[in-house]
Amino acid sequence: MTPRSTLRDRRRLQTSRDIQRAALTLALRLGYDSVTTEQIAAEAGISPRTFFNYYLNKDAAIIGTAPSFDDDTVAWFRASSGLLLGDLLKALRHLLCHADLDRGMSQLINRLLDQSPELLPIFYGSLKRLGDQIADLAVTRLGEDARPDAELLAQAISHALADTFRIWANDDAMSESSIVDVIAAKLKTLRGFLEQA
Amino acid sequence: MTPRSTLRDRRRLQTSRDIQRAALTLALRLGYDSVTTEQIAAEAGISPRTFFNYYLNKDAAIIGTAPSFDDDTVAWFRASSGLLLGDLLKALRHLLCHADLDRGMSQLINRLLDQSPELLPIFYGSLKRLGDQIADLAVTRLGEDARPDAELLAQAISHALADTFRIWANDDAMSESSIVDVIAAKLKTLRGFLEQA
DNA sequence: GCACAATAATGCATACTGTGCAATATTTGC
DNA sequence: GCAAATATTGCACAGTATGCATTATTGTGC
Repeated sequence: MTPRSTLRDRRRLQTSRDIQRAALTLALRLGYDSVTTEQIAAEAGISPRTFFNYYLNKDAAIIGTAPSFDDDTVAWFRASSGLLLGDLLKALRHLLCHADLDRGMSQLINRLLDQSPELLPIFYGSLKRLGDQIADLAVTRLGEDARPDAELLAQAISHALADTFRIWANDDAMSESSIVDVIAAKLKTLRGFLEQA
Repeated sequence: MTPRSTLRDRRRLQTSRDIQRAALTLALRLGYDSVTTEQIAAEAGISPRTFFNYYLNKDAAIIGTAPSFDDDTVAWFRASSGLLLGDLLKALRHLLCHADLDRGMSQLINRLLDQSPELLPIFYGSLKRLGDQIADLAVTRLGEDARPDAELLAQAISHALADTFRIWANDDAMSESSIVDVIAAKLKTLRGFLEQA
């Protein structure tokens, strides 16, 4: 996951972030629909064609590249014998800790989503991919038969994460490490609602 | 919600379904990416331009138009003093009962999603809109402050619905009315996982 | 029925998205 | 430095989606 620190890789990472930042700031200033990929490329200092070497489409540039669980975490999870939910949250903690979160970028995303709610599905599409990763993790312990249940749990966790992420982005006093704690609290609330089932 | 039965409205509904059916069958036969909006329009017997009068884009034509809660149901929900989750499920039951579900169409959608998983985000985008409706409903009882919690619950419900819908589509023996019962069972399982929180 | 208003369908022009491919430039490892 | 690997770019092109003007169809009041 952490990039081999060759120059090429560092530049690649830098360019992908330049593009995302350009896409976000332009969309905030001019409105997402009005911004063209050509403008974004110009702002990011690359050619229009190169834009599509980095992101499959305009949407993807807004969202950026989501982190994924590294092999060590997956291996640890498989081997652990703790409670499922607790271990999932621990894995999430690792993920977030290694993801070097950028609060500024997160704020831009949140502001853009406030301003252009039509982009929410794109955001939730990306969130779903994270949910799928969590579901995969859970399935390694529950077995393939339980995939639908694993997905339901994973969706709840990833949705709680999205909520919490928003809170974190807008509260400079909130530490990264408390994100998972807030997620746990939210899931507790959810459990309360489901108690009635 | 149910259309005034003027001829114009019936034709409109018919055409929108023709388009969706055309989009689904062509996508299943040729692959979603290979199918053009022009082909879909031809198959549905309308002009290419008219396609976009019915659906905002190609994606929307695949998913079709999701049902929404009618005013009566919303009013009933507001006034009811039952348990939140139970009442939400009751509202969902009304919705499904009035939605005249088309099992054949649902099967086509499920087969397409199996064949082209890259379409899943589109599907979940539409599911999110249903989730938002459920969240709105819940908020009328919990108050605006609890919206994040309401959304979390609503997402869980709508995800369970999507699961169940798939099961229902592929099982001719399963009745429409049992959909909500299966949803309730799935939420119970979720509660079990969250018990550990 | 008929005429007229409202609504829907269509054709056309046009801007933008996204891809394939070939050519050029940059980085890397030796 | 030099050759191989990789990245960037330009260009051509198919497809998406929108606005607008025109034509066709449906609904309404008489």
